[in-house]
Amino acid sequence: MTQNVYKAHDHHVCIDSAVSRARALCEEQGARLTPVRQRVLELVWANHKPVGAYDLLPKLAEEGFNSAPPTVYRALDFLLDLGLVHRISSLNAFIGCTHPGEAHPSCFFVCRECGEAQELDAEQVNTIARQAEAMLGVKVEQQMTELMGLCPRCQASA
Amino acid sequence: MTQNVYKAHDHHVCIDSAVSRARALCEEQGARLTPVRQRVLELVWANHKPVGAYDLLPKLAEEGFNSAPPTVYRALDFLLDLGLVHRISSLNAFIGCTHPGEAHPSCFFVCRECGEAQELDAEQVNTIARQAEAMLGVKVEQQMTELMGLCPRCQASA
DNA sequence: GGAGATTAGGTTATAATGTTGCAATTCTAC
DNA sequence: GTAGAATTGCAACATTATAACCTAATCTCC
Repeated sequence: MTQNVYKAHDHHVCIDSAVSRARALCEEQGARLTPVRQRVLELVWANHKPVGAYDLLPKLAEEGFNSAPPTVYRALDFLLDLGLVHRISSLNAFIGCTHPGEAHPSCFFVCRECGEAQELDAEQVNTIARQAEAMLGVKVEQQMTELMGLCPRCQASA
Repeated sequence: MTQNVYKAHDHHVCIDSAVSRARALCEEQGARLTPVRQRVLELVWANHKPVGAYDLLPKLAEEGFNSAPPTVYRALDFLLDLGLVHRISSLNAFIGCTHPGEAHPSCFFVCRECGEAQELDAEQVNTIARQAEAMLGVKVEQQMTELMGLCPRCQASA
């Protein structure tokens, strides 16, 4: 399992390591982690809940960044391209990737109560893809899986 | 495999059987397959491509149905609730379910060229869900998987 | 079969999310 | 240092989805 969101942890470590992995990855790829891009990444990592593009706008504005939709979407697209964040389609929201660098399908569990998301290892999704390729002749290029339900904490407090 | 979209077939049969299954299911559940609802279902089944809610509006208008967004969204919500259609989140679009009635995760392959979608059996998605439940203590209630790539036909013509 | 409850649909407005196009700036590599 | 590429600023707009409120149809139960 990539990392367990439900275990107590010092969240600053999450943010810091996300940023340093991003820096390294950009270095490696010859991409530029500009201030807006880095700040957007940090804001996405502010917690383990997927965040909407429009939620980021006012935060960027507060800090003197330009804040029009294209600014945020461009930063998010950049981060998506590098695999630094994933998009949770069913929520129109974005969340930090826990293991960027390695190509992998997007696979998350999202709690419908608290909204926290847990990235999952997704070997089985690859199985689905390979099976579809074998049986139907399709060629799979991208994969995403989203599970919804209740996280352990929200089950307990229900 | 539920049904192979890439095989030649008489598509009227798809539409007709979708409607009769819907009728049966509504009967069984004490739900009402009103004219708008049935027409929306037929339009969703017009082909094997996911269709946007706003694409349906003008078609309904042509036929004298009321056509404001709420009308379509209400019909789609109804069909979603009964499991007669699925929502493809990554496209903000809707597609007919090939085996309504049986509860099952939404699992599709979508061709990025032609837009056609193929529903997949998703036993592996259930495996992912059970594994997440066992390892993380989450409770999964809904599941969706979306694969993107090239269908056999579009690979051939590339 | 009629009163009250429930469900469905009509209508208007608006919210939320995402994109296009173009000009200005900054960076990079030669 | 200058050309070309990448990035950002900015304004407008496109697309998708929902809220709120009301009317009409249908069902239920006596």
